[in-house]
Amino acid sequence: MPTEPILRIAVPAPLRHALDYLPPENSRSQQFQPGMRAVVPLGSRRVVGVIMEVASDTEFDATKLKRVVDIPDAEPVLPPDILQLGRWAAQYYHAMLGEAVVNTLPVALRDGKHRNRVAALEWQPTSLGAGLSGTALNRAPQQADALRILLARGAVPAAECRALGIANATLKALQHKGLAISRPIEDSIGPPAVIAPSHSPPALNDAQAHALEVLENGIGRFGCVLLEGVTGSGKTEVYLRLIERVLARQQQALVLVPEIGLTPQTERRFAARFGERIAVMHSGLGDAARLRAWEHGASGRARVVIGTRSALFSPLPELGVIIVDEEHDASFKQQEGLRYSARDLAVYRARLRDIPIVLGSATPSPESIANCQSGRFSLLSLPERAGTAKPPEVQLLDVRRLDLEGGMSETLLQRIAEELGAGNQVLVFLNRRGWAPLFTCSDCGWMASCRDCDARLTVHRDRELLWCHHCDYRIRLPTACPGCGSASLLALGTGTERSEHTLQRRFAGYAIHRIDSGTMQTRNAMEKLIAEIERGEPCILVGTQMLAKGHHFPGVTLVAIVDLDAGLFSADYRAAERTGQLLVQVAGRAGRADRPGQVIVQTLHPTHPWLLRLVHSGYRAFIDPILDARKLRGLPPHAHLALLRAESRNPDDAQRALQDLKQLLLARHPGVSILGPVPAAMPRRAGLHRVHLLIKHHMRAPLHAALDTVCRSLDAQRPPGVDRWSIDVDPLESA
DNA sequence: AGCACGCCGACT
DNA sequence: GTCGGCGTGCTC
Repeated sequence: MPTEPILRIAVPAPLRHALDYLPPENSRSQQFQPGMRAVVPLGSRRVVGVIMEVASDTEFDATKLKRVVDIPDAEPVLPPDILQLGRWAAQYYHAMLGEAVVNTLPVALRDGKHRNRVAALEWQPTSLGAGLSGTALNRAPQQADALRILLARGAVPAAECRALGIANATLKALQHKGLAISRPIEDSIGPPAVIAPSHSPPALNDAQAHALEVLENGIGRFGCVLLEGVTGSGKTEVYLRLIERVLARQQQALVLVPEIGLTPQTERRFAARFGERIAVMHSGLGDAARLRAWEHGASGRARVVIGTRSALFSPLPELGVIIVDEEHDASFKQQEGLRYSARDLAVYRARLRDIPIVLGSATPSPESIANCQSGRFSLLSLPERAGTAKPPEVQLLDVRRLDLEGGMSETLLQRIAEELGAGNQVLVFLNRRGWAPLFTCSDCGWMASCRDCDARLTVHRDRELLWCHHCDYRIRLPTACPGCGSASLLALGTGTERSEHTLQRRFAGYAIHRIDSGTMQTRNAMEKLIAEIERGEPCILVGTQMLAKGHHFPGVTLVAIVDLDAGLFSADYRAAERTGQLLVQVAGRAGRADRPGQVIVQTLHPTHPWLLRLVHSGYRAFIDPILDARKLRGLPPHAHLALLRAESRNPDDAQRALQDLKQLLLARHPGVSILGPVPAAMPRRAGLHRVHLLIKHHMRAPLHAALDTVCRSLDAQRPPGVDRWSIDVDPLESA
């Protein structure tokens, strides 16, 4: 009597390993494959897990194994590369296996219901297979026979292939060589070929053509290219051409974009090129829409998947290239749960699949630049703006001793007036929403603070509120000081709302559009406004970094950066690069069309060394010394960091827990350096006291060994009083 | 994460 | 005498 197989299943519970189960009752004839879902008993409830492995024995007490209740899938829903991606992510980020694997499923598949049966497959020869010379498969007669049959018939259902005695392995081998392809029968209407562009694409300049040539030569094997191109240099056109080539090989493309970078404009541009064969995935999709997009990619119907962070986990059976646009963007790092970097995991996935990956940015991250210098990535540059557009001219405007109105100097306001008078559009950038960041009493010095955070409340005059931007606590705007009863209350500083107010008074005849998360609540609102702006009437856009990403404003000739100074003196070692990136990205919104653009940066520190370097010598000259400083200080990418966070209601509990862990690590891992425990940058948030412990080593392996110790300790004994804790590998935040 | 088991206060 | 508070601990 043959023994039953053991199914190792990742379950949605905080467990670091899969659990072993027996197959369902009466499932003799059923095939079990990794990647299939399984409804299993877990404790007293039923959950949906994913089969990770079909094994022949168990280390667990075999007599106590429970049985799988149901296998709702006839075929795996997750392919091997996604399973491996989840497994690897769980390990690398020291997270729970179930969280990493089960969460890659769209929510609509986490209920264990039987889905409409996956459509039957049929096999087709590819154009490559059709054009193959007669002797090419001499050493693989089985494959040659199979290919002949496919060519004779055009398309053969998988069931019929089996009947004809063609082994599945033979077909898979043909697929691997790019000679044949399988697809759902219902979808075989229309070939998966490239849709002819509806209009002729723009001609490439020399740099673009060269980049494309290099990228094309990289198709078909792993390689990571950093594509550094100033804003407007035509990165997207290079992506589009590369994708066309990949699609022509019957492969799929995955494009990852930042959270706010996935704009209707971007979507339209891809749709214009690839027609209906794109699927878009972003956080705004409902469960049903997300499932549809996911299935389009998984079935091969969609040839190009464009999405934010989580789209990285889309199954794509014929994936041929990954593109990560704006690779420096912080939104690629998930900040809760499985704290993964979609950019870094994308590189891993590309290596798994042996396909090329392109990281694109006008302002590459120091990490990626360092990877180019060490030879792990290769670098391609697009130094010039495509077409006739000239780069914007950046000018620092010293506002010391000047009166500011709504944050803006008279000089700046006059420049705005000139541009409007000339029929142009103006963009005013200010990275702070609300009316003012501070609300204080001029008689007693009282200042409005959040009840639950160590943060000041922001004044919002339009809604008559004091509002905490960190926890959502809000109260009515007081008319008298809660401390002394005085009416001498002052709103200090400037946010977008106040600047908008000033601009409205000053430029009454012109449209002023405020663009921040307060006014642009829906995708639709933004889209409508963009359409309005694209009409080209002179107007002013005033807003936060929402303005800095994704959107092109061809009519804007002047970009005014009202206040960047906060970023100049931050304790965070990444503040400089973030500020530099923001400046370059915002500046890139101007002068995109034939009209030259100008950027004015107001500052109280016109002699600040790296600000000067950035403005006069450009981003690369600015970033090189930042990398040098990182090396000197032993910071990433020359060392590797992990951040342990603990949060507790009582400040001492988190502190003590991390102090204990520190002692443990000092004893067991003398090689790692440990900083802290120190209070987080904002020590109290939403009522919890947050403490950090930073662990550092110049090698990854010893760091991960130390983190294993941390996990074992925490798994064995949860420190008392700690409400939440997390391990963040390669954190963006640090001490 | 859920959910059960477990050991101490005010209720039909 | 029970209903129920959420502290601790496990899930193949």
